[in-house]
Amino acid sequence: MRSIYITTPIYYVNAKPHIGHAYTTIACDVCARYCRSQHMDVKFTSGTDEHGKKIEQSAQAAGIETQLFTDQVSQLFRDLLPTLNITNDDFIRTTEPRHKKAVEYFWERLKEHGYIYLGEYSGWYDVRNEAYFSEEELVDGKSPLGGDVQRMTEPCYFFRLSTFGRQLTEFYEDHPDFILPIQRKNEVLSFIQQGLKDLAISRTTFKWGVKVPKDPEHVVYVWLDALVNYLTLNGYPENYDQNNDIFWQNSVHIVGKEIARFHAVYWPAFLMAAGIQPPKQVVAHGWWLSEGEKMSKSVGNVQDPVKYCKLFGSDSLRFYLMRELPFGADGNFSLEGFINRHNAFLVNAFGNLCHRTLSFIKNQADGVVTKPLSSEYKPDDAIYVDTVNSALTKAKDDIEQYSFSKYLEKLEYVTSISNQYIDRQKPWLLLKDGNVSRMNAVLFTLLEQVYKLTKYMAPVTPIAADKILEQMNIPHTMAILHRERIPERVEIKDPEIVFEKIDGSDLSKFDVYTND
RNA sequence: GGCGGAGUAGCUCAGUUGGUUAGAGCAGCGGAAUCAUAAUCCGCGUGUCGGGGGUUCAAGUCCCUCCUCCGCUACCA
Repeated sequence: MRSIYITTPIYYVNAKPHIGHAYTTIACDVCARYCRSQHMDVKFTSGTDEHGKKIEQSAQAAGIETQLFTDQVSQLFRDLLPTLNITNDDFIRTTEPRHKKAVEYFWERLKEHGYIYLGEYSGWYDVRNEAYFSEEELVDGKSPLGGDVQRMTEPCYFFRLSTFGRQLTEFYEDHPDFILPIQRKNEVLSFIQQGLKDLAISRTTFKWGVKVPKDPEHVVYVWLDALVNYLTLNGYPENYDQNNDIFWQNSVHIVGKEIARFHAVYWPAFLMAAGIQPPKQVVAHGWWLSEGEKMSKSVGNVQDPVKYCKLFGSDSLRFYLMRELPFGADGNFSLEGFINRHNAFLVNAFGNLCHRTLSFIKNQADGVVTKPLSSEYKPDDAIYVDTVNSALTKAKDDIEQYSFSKYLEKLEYVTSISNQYIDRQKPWLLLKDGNVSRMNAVLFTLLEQVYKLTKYMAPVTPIAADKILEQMNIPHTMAILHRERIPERVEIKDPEIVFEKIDGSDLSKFDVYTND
């Protein structure tokens, strides 16, 4: 059995979840559900990243104890998962003991292998804003934030990243699909070609983090801390043997493009230093704009995924996010576009196709279709079936390359040609002419294609797909993608509408923005 | 500044190694049909393919140049 380990990034708890978080998480869930339907052994995880100076400051600003602050925000991310109908197997917080232990152990392996040394970090320190800046960032001798700066030097542990340029470059050559899409790979390669410098991996200017083993004045750099979560989730370090970790050998990190570098450069280097193989793949997606502009709290255009789920259902949000964003590129999230896609495809095309098919069988064929004799088939049936199969095969290629939008385009095409098939065959005329056996052949052919289509929709719109498969009354054990035939006799249940039309004539009546 | 990506119908985008009248979806207009959530099906696009120049029998597709937008260019994540 093939295995796969799918991870969301662990989300930083200094702000509420927004559409971007929902997108990444849903993309992972769609992959997980698809892989399970392919009979793969899937491990799928998410979590929160809770250390660092920003969190310490945010907690102070909120006037509460840091741990309590992270508890509260982490819970928001945890609560988002059932709202989005996410099927993760585990949820990790970097403040958990199991994780701290993993980070400490990981650190000691890097040290033991000679990749950590104590040095000095020096830079221009803006005292008022408590931040370091490089020479190039200074503006007229002051920090970009306007504060006076002074030269400061502090002790700091470094990771010998500079020694990994060649290894990393070779790794990318040997694993051409390590980072997707290709444009991110180019960025990563050019980053390395500029020459890698050693990386400061400890801090002494704040306390909220994992303490460096044997030197508690230092806390571990948050990225080193955070990235190790992917190992913690697999039981690292106790009795850990990567050769027996089938999930790690097939690990896929799905991340936003802004953190591609951490996952594609630092993380493989850390792992190589620790004697562990890099993950199998890093998939970096683009960003969402909100109504054409960058999402920003101050602009007040941050859209709330929870509100979308409550108003329109998680299936619709999942569909819109997966369909609208071209793989790797940025996309625009708009309420109007959301309603358009919902109505045009989920209601009018797909929902109606399912409903008209089932209703016809229920009302005009006593709710039963049976496998027809081969003499009842006509050439048009085979053309239709072949076209469906060909499109679905292409769709599989798309989703296996994480091109969710193209995947759904193929399913939209299958929906369209199914509606066309009905209109060509006109089963209502066959009934009128008393040609019941030919009508049964048409309905059987149609039902089988709609059944397949619904199963392919299931990773994206699981609630609706379950309802439709239930209405088809086809045993659930057959609801897997590789089984593409329906039983020889199907007696359907009462059809019900699964997607309701949204009245988009007055957008102002929908409250979809984050309030605070 | 350096490296990379993008600029094609109202909107979102496809357009392989240059080759017939530049395509799809959505929106819009007209018609048909009536099994279905007035859903569906059919028909309808005179687009300076960012500007200019060049190579070629032939360029959205190659070369040069210019314009615009975006990403990356390490110690906030």
